Amino acid sequence: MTEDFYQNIDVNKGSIDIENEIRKYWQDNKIIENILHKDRGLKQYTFLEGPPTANGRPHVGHLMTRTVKDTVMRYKYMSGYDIGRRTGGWDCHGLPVELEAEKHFGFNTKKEIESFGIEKFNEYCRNSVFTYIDEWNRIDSEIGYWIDEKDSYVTLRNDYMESEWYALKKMFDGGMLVKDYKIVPYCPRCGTSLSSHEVAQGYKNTDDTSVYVKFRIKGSTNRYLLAWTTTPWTLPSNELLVVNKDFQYSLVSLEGNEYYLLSDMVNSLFKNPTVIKTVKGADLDGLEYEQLMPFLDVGKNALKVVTGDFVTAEDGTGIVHAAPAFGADDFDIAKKYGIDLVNPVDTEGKFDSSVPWKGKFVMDANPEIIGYLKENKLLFKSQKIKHTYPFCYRCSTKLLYYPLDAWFIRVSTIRDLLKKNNDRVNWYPEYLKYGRFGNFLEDAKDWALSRNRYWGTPLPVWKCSNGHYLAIGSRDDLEKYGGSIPDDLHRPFIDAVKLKCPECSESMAREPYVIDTWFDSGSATYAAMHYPFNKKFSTDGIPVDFITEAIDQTRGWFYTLHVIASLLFGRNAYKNVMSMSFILDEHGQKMSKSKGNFVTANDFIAMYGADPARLFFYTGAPWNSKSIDKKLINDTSRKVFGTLSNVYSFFASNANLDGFIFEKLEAPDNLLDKWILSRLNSTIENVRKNMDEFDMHIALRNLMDLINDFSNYYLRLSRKRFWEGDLDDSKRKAYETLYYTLINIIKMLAPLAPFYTEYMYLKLSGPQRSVHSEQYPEPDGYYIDTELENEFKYAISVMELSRRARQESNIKGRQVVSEVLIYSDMNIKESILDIISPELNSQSIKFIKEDQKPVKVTIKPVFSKVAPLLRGDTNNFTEYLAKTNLYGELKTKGKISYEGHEFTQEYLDVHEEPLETYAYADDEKTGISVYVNRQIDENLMLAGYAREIIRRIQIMRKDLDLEYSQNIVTEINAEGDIRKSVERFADLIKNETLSTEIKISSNPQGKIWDISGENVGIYVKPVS
RNA sequence: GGGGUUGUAGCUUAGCUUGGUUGGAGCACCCGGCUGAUAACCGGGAGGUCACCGGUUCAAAUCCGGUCAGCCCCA
Repeated sequence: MTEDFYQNIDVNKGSIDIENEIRKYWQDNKIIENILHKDRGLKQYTFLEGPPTANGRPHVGHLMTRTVKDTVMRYKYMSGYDIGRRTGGWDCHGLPVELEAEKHFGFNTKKEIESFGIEKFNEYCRNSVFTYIDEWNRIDSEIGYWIDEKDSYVTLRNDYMESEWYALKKMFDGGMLVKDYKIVPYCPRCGTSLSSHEVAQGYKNTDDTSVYVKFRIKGSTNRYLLAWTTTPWTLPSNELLVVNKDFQYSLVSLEGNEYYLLSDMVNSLFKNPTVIKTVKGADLDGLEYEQLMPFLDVGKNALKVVTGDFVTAEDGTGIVHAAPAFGADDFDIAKKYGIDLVNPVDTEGKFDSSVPWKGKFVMDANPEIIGYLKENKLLFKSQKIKHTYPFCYRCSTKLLYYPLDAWFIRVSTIRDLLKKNNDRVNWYPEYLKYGRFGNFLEDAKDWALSRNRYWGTPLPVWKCSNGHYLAIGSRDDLEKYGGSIPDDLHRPFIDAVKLKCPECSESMAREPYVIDTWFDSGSATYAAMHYPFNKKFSTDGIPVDFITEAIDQTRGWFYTLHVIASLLFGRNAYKNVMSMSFILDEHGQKMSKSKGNFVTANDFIAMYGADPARLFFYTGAPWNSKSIDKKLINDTSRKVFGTLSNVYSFFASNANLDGFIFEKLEAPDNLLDKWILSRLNSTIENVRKNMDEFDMHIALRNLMDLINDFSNYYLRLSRKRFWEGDLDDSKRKAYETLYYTLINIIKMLAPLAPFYTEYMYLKLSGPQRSVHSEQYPEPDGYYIDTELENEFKYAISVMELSRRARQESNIKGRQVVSEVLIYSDMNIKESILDIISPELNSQSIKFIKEDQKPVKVTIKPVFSKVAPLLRGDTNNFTEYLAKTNLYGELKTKGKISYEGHEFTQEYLDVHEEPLETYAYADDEKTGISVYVNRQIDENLMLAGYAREIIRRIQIMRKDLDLEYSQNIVTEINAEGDIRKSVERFADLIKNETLSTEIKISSNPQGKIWDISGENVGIYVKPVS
């Protein structure tokens, strides 16, 4: 015998073993490189990797984003696109990296960094950003994320930064990059301002002490304005009080003092208040008051009441204390009234010598300031409140709002363009488009770009002593304006480059900032390609086709990409964007390092394997969060891989026996073949549609439904065709259909589960190839027959009804019955019956019409309707109905006549009672009723026993591990009916079990079986 | 406080766009059955105030308004 063409597989082989084997296959045969670098001259589908920073370890969430990216690219590749920009990317700069370095060196202040040396500090940062790069690359390989790592873009490279310089110069020249003095969210620990999207990352609930403070009105001894604040440390810097001109304020007296506050708040702050008068906010405008703490010189326009729209009635007293140095609204209003700011706080967030709390961190000074207020009887009340407040998203220090010089991108001026470009983007899920993202664009803030830090892309702006500014847009520009080009464009080398002012020829020094690292990643569309210096790349490559990251990037990377592309090129950065939700722990809790429920990517794959993990990510929509569910992961993978392995195993063992090797699919003539090919092709159609719409989770469900039908109906009902007879035309077509369906399922599944499908593909189609360079299946309308698919649904329903009817009457499935009657509203082809008839196990199967139902029909009047008409005659009518069979008349005419009255269906209660001799089941959904004749005569009973015996012998054959074609001799020890059955059905038993001989004997080596309560000994022996 | 989103059986979920038989699966549980591919499968049982309240409608899981809870984002 020649070697088997279709190798047998171990159906119990674990995912991880399969994956290791396939990973090695890919490596040995350079499969990945070939596909990644293949230029087939097809239409491009471009992708862009959202760059992680490799100074942290990858976790489960990263596995999911990488799985989705990979699936999309594999699908598009198989669907006839070349994938553009299939490379990784690494985000290298920024505060998080500096923080790691600070921790490493034990620094707490910027002074320490500077005396240590920026060069050495940055050198450490440069290396640390790749701390875990090996682990990242390893998990990419483990999960099957096919991406070109060697060509990854890296934001710290000179080329990358040079492209950003080009962009920044363009913005500077266009007046979009400006320097401004603003109140910005500021981290006193990091010594730098934060942009709005960074601040957005750091809101936390916190407890604070809020104070109600008494501002005495000028010229009075006991009349106060009551103001409320949660930041007592800003009180020394108070310059104005703000009211809303439209609100009502009351003057209330208490214990000899009088207070102005919002009328609505009076009752919550005073018991039994005496209201002296009520005024409008506008009436308080211009009222002067005494300075609360006499430390700072606030100038002459200050210390009065003004009006402002930002005052709300939500909390506080409706009178807002304004410290212009420490609040954006406060700043704006001070500017309006021409008031200079006073700022007693240094850049480390500590008070200077102008107040008594010199050297104290402002937040820590709060209790002492409250103490001061108490001592001086300026405090009305203080209380703890819970509210949310922004913290530094990396070091968790409370942010201050602080006046700083900073460079801004004037994003607020292009809101309309941002919205217009967003109209062109396909969002998944769609609701983000005009929901969260659209709303954010609606009031896009100016982007505070500059950072007073060290490890980042240097701001390419120089300034001379006459106050002229110059932005440079390339390395060459440095020479053009009289400087030199350092080997490394980072600080401190770039700081040493002095330029010559083109306006006044004075020496120019660089503005000492680096830029927000979000500008780095947001520049990936063009900077990763070294645009415009790399002539091979043009702006035609923007927008890219597809990006996806987790939901937090909506206001992060998705936003910065969008803003920068709109500013630079006037277009959107991406055509399709998917936002994914988070993976939660097994209890539905968000994972975090602090809770200790953080699951690394590594551990997750090691536990479940890559393909099961990948399928798990598609068990629901990627944008809905999902909890790690061990059972769900295992069940999904067992259902998919386990079932397919078994189908293959069945196919391989039989095909090898018959010497079948697939060549082509011939036109099917068997109904089962037609049916499964129709199911296959309609599934292909649905899967493609769903994959195209990024509904991979629905595509997976389509596939699982098909796999289920394939295994449990197609194969189960087809088995006999593979076991019996020679490899004739019909049998070959059965093999072809089985093979064809299986390999197309494998191909469809390939983008979702790349390892397992490759494994199966190699078994099915021979070595040296890859399923991942196959064409994705296309639906062929020739095979699709929806009517047939529906008929099969009904046929399956008949099978199930038969089982149910038997069960209710205690007739085993193996017991042959004399008759099964099927009633259906639908037209089921007789030919389908042939297919399911073995399952029905009946000597005769018949379709019947309405009037052939083996039922006793009783018709009763609906008394509430009939009695009013017939009155005294009602009982006679009831009797008449009971005696006479009027069902036919009712069916044909739709009514029954009686004594001059006509009764339609609604006057009558029709009840069908199956005859005693039938077991019955129906399904209202399909309108099918099945009647199984429950009368079992001796012959049927003996035939049933024969089937029982056959099954026992088959089990014994299996236990002996016999070849399918191995002949045996069977000895049976039985009495009574069972013995009679063996005698009468000896030929049947011989045929079914490949027994050359059946002996009645009492061989003691036999196994004793219990058949319907009788002990039956059976002994089988292989013979040659 | 504002915006967004989710809420369906013990668990995972489909259905909601476009209102229309009795809200469908899977897992787990119990009972029964089938099996010469399958630790698979099939039948039955139990398990649902479709988060809650109200409205529109002949009819609401579905549309509208509100409330509550979770999550995300913003202030």
